[in-house]
Amino acid sequence: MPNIRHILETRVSAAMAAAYPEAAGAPAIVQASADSRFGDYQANGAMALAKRLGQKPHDVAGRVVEQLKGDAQVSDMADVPPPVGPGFINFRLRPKWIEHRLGEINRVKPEGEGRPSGERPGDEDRLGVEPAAESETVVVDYSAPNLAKEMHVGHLRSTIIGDALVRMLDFAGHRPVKQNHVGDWGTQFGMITAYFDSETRGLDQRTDVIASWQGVHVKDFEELYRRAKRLFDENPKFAAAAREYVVRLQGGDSEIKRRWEHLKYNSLWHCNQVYKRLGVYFANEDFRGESAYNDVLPDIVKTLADKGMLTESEGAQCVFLQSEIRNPKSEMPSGKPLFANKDGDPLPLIVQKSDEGYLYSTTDLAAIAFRTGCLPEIRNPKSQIRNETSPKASRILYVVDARQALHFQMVFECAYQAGFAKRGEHDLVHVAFGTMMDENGRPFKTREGGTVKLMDLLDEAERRARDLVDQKQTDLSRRDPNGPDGQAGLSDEERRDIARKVGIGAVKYADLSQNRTSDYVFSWDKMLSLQGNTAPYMQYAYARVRSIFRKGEHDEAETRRDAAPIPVPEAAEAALGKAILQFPETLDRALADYRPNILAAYLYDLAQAFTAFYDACPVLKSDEPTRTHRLKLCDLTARVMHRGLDLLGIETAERM
RNA sequence: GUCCCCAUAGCUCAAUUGGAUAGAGCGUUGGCCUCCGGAGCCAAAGGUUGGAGGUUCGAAUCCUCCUGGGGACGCCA
Repeated sequence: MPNIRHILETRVSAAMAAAYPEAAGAPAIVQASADSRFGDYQANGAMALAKRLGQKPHDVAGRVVEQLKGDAQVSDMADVPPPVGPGFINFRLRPKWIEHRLGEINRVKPEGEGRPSGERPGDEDRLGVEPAAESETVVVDYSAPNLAKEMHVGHLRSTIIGDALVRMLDFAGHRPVKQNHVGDWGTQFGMITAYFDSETRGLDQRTDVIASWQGVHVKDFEELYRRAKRLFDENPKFAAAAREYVVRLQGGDSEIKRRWEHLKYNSLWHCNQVYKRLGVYFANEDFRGESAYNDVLPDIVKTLADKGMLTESEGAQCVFLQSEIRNPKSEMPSGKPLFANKDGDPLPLIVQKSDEGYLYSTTDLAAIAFRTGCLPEIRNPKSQIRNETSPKASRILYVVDARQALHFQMVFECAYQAGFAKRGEHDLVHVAFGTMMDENGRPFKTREGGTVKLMDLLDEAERRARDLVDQKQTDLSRRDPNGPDGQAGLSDEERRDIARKVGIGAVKYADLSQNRTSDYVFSWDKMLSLQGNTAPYMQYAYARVRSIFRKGEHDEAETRRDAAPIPVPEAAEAALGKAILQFPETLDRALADYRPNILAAYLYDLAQAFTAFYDACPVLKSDEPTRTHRLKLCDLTARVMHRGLDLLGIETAERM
């Protein structure tokens, strides 16, 4: 069964069309009520419709409500009072319906029983989430570290947000295709290989440290990169040499390529260590870096040239994007520049430098062509990417820093105009996020002003979380030496595991619970606080629910077998029940704007609804059948929390 | 200079294609432990949503202007 919001949206929309045939297709605009006095859901579409029709909003809403009275599905589900205010249509869910629906989602299909198509094995506990009616292939381009450097905080947001979106898309029944577009190509590698070369090394006076190419490790590359970068900026002769190396690398020089592969191998190994700790998984085929597109870059430029989009400017090959809106008289492009530079002149998208090297614009265009499957102009039969299977995505998400907004605007526009993607068929989306700041509002750096390494950050997260866990365990054993659920205290190994889950979870949740578009203030104290919308609070709430089952010696598998209605007579029970039923529509809403914080906010509300329920309604101490009903509510709460946190990439612990 | 993003309670943040009385946490004040994990619950105070206009039955949200902050803007990614 579709989610509540979706059912009401469909039914009200149909009622509007029936009452006003000329308004077919008008949206019902159903949402959960802002104020519970008016009901559980509200439809605002009648007011918008009235405006269109030039009629009184209240009258339009009245006719729609009349129409809804004949709708058995709606009347079975909710009470629909006459419209109020300017034309709000309110819905109050019927307790019977809530209880019935809770029972339905409570039941977990046993192994072997047929599952609806779209579900995968192990996915049988859907908690009311229907697999998407139209499953889409969605490329998610995220993380994308620069392989010349160690992973640092700059990679954190993209990695965490991208991973959460992949998990959410997957559970919602889409086909996410991970793409880690690692920076394994371009000027930076020219710099490093040039720096290392005997001919150019003499340009730097500090040649002592890096003695040999063999056995060089990522940290050394980091040092190598720093020195090369400094020399690159200071010494034009070296800069010229470095650019020459890029061209040689891109041209397939075997010796340079050998060095490049060595560097790449070491770097990827390091990245995978970080990903492992973060609980972010990339299979080998998910790494498709810039270099993968190298062979087809000339074809990309050729295609642009063939379409008349290319202009040479100061020796570089540029695309000056113009509005595609045609002048009806001349049928020529309007010629209006879409982008301008600081002098007001048209702003180019440079696809080939004056030294013939390519840039990330070119690579991004090639990646789009590969991902959409629009590779008709790719001529090079030996190219790596030509021989790989395109995911043929209908959507491509770029989880990238907001500062690159202009770049993506230009690349997307260029891709559409050149036919690497088709408007209406391929949706190119920049899922932008803000900068990570310290508590003084400055970009997040070490005390010395350097970039914070991800490994160090995660170490500190776990160390701080361990202090929390130890503190809690001390408090608990002081209160009750036998443990709150009749079990002994946690072993060192258990504590370490919990500290890992809490520490990593705190770092991730702090990021995901915030609107991604704004800059984000990184604060250890806030993210590890046990109060408020934090990972430790959520994990604690979960552990607390789970402790009920241990203490009650209750086997939840037993109560998951039946779909009997779950009565919710108390106000706190009903509120919790409704919150549980809103999980599916929340996932929809979070995915509609690629905003994990919507899911996080929901989980926090759910946790609060649970504690209110738990405060007001005894569970283990109540008599049957209430005891079983309440245990089922506890179990459902735990399952939604567990699943919801999992969709955010956050682990839970049974005890903490 | 042009363009983009942002400005909400003392602080950190929410607010579902424009919806009803703008909500949480922290902090502040006051209640609740014979009660299943008090890392809790209940309540109070705290707002001209940066400012001024405009559109609308209805604006934190859309438009215009202004102020303040951040960012991007030709051969780095």
